[in-house]
Amino acid sequence: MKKVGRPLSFDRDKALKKAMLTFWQSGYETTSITDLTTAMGITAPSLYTAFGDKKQLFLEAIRLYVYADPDVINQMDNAPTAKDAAWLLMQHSADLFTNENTPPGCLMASSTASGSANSEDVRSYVADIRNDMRLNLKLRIDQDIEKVLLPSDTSADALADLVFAIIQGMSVLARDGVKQNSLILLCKQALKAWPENH
Amino acid sequence: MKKVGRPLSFDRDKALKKAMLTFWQSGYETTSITDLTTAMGITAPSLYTAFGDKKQLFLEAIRLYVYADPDVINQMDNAPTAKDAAWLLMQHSADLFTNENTPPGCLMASSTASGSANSEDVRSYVADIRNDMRLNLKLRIDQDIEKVLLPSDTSADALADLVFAIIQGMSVLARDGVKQNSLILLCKQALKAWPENH
DNA sequence: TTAATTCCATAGTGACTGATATGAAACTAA
DNA sequence: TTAGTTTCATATCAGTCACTATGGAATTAA
Repeated sequence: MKKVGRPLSFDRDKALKKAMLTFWQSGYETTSITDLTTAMGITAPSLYTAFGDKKQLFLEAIRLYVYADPDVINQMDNAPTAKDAAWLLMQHSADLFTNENTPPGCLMASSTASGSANSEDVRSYVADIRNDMRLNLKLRIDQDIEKVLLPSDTSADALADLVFAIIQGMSVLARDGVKQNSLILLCKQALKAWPENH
Repeated sequence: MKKVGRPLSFDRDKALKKAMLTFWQSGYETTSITDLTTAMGITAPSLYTAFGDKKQLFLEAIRLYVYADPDVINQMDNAPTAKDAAWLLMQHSADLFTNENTPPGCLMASSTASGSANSEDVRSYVADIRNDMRLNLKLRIDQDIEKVLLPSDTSADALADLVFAIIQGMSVLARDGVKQNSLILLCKQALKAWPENH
């Protein structure tokens, strides 16, 4: 069952990926439609018919970014302890933020770190995703406390906050030129703050 | 000795502070000249005569931000150990990023987290300041290792990187709505990763 | 008072912003 | 073939961007 009308002359998925990389490099508001159409290899009207507008295109790029690596999500879900899950997430972030095939740092951390009042809704959309992920890790830590895998006086909130601060901070360091192995060492050092049962 | 010509009709320092707060809230490229003139209470030609252009005004705002708190710099210089200095810096950052009288987060971390190619020089100016501060902490840790205040196998780089990742990351968390006491707990948790001599 | 200097207010500059109107081109359905 | 539908290429929209030309206003120096 083909759709009626003239077919798209470009690969929508590939164009979306190019848009994601452009936002990743240059930010949400600081990426222009011309930047996007150039990178995507299409004209402005094609962009608007295929993706709605700049905001919807960005949100779609964010979703592509978040769900790009189902393996990592799976591994985290199957990790035996919250510490293992946190380590997987930090290590994955260190790799991702310094990957040669993508811009340095984290798309979510960089692209909406600041902006005018016009893009407050976009900023809070991204913030909600981060807060959800942070809450998930916190609940995961709570489970380990219940299972007595962690001391009863463990502060799940402080631990989850710490992990996410480190991840977001690594994005800045990666943009400042810090290399992958340095970020991995940073993560290993950080894990020494993880409480142990004695 | 008064300067010849018509005098300035506004307080240059107060106007600069207003500009700093506006950049802090909205970012470098995503703050318009109109945003600035409105906040500063002056007209565009006055801004350009007094500060040069947008880029110079921003750099001046960054310097005001960095050197605003000489007390903290002094306390850090006089701290007995690198750990104390790191703690002072982290605690000060947690306070600053959640101060009710200023926008949330860190001006340096937020305002140039991303941007178009046109502002690459501004981004790297800020990155250089961060890298200098990180190197300073690293050297401070090296001194403690020499004085045998820290184990000989301490990784000064990993420790300094960790502290700065946490600080930059706290800026994102503060923007996401995390409160001051949570950030302080986060810092305390992080310090447990600091090596001890036994 | 006059000249020189500097700043302010108004009103704009060209270039770029996100987004679209228009009509031709390419496809499906009847 | 014809009608209906969707996309494409061109050209362009009003609005905003950083920035400034112009002339009057306010000051110091001579």
